[in-house]
Amino acid sequence: MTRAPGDASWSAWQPLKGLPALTPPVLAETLDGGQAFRWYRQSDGSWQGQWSEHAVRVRADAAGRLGWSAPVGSEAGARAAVRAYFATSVDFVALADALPWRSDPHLARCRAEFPGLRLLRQPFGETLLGFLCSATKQIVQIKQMLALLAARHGAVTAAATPAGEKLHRLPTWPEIAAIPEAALRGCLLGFRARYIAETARFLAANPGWLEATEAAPYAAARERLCTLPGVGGKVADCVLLFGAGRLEAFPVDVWILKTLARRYGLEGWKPAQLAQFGRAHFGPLAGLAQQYLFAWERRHGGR
DNA sequence: TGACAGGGGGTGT
DNA sequence: ACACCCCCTGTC
Repeated sequence: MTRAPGDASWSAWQPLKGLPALTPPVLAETLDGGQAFRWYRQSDGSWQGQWSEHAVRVRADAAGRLGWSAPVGSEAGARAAVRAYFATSVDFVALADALPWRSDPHLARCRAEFPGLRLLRQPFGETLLGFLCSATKQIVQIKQMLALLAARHGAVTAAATPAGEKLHRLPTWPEIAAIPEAALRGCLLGFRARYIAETARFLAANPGWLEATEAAPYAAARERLCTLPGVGGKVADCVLLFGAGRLEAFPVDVWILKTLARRYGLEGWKPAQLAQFGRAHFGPLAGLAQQYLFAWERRHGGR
């Protein structure tokens, strides 16, 4: 049994079956490109990430085949959790092929540049928390907020490594409801602290609301999310796309706004109009198209 | 090494 | 259209 390099408390690498080969840049874009905010690149080139009570390392070998490792003792639970998180039962290569790239030259080159790009299936509540933090913040800052929330207010997970490193999960919504708003502000949340505190109080007063929202049809779920303080159409679509597998969700942020204006001749369109355009032009998998456009714009930035 | 200005993947009024 | 917050980044 070979151990993960550099840390004897992590399990041997195990193949992550069901995924296509991914290049390191596509893996990086998937894990750290704005869908999720709790993945960190390790010195050995692997990625360490957390969700719910799980902590996992992921890497691609020279051929692009993915492997995962978990703290020793947590492998049994991690195996199913990894499969669910990476949505291994969903064939994103086939879905990308079903996008209208044959009649859309820009989408065609986005698809060609990020082969195998995937959408993650993150825990719904944690995804909501992450995107409540996202307003006018870049990825690095969102990651910092969530890291502080976890370190100060999240339970130590059973997956904590005996090597000295304590791993904290994010606080749950009931736990957040008990945190004074001032303490939230101490986690660099700024004006987002009030949104998060109020959302936590609302969820505490409405048991089952989050679960019902996750299970509702797309349009109804989006409307429900938009009733939460700090959640507009963009955040709602991110939560549904990255935290509920709703591939018809089409988040319109300033990057997508610029892309659609510049590459699709839609200057002057408002975000709500563009969201409608996206769903009409890209179809029921619009969210996957959005992820490709987004990845392209991040890499090429307006050139 | 430190100070400073500019800007930031959005929402609510 | 502008406030909300305040950290990060680049630059001098």
